Amino acid sequence: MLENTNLQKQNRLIDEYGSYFGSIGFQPIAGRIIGLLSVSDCEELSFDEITSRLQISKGSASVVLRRLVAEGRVAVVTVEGGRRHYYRLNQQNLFEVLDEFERMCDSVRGLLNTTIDLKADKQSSNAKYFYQIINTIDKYKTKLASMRQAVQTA
Amino acid sequence: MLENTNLQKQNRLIDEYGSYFGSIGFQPIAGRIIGLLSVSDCEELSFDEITSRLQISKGSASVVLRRLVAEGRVAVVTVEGGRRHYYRLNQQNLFEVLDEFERMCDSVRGLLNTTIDLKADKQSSNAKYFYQIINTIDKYKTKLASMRQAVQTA
DNA sequence: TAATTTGTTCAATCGCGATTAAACAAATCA
DNA sequence: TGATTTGTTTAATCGCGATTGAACAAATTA
Repeated sequence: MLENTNLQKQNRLIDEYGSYFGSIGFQPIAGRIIGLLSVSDCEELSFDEITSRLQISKGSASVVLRRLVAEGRVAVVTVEGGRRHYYRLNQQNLFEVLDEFERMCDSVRGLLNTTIDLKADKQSSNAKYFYQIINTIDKYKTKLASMRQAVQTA
Repeated sequence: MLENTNLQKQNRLIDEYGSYFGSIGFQPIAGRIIGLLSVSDCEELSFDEITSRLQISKGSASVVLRRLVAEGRVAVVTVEGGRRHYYRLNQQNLFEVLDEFERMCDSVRGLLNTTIDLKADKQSSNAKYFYQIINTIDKYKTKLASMRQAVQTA
């Protein structure tokens, strides 16, 4: 029988965070930590609460948390007088997913551009196709820039 | 001394294709095959030309090519009377990168939505932040749909 | 028919990042 | 001071997809 306590729902969701972040190049544990900090009703968790809830080693947690803090995704809160560290989700840039998209576009554009450069025949079928894609990407980038502003001020 | 023959430039570029496609979830070999078919001045290559140019086993090539063909990224050309298969890049959907972006948006939106559902306090700092992100994503999706049409007809 | 070419299948291996375990350091407590 | 808590470091291991190798199949040629 499939249990559905709130805790179990949270755990499943945390694993989904792990999968999603895994798919975009993070360590699964990094994704699960972000998931835990997102899902948890308590928004500041101690190192110990994180390792025990996620069942991960202190070593993993230490390394991954340092990285997340360095990237600005997670903030450390050192409570007055205590030696224990608390971690919370950093509420950052809402356009992160858009930034990621633009980076992808730039990568593709760069590859195609270099590819055409190396082509003996710039009128070949593939070369023409690549020109079209570059063109499309450029139009999107222009539009995205204005969209970004529009959404920001709306 | 760093050589820079055209062949070497092509090979480096092919490896970049491998890295890029690797970063978006493909096998590196799949990316290198796409790279070779993109970069090569000859736009139709035989199975044998692919394995020998990329220095990969026939097994890898067979499996990866089958997948690429199934996904519609590569087309098989069977030359009249010959038993040999030729492969060429399929010129498909120019909006592929955009589709990928929308899928990412949907994943994030889904995660955040479920996260809010599970929150005891929907007015918590994180919950409010998540609402904002969902809102931003929704605005983008609307705009992207019209942009897509605009670019398509332009 | 036998020999050759062309590709497929799949068990085994390889590579490499993710993860752990255990020793270690630093701060706090008693 | 010695004992405890809190984390850090890093060498080893683990897991798992990517890749290979070799046997196998199917079509072709001689």
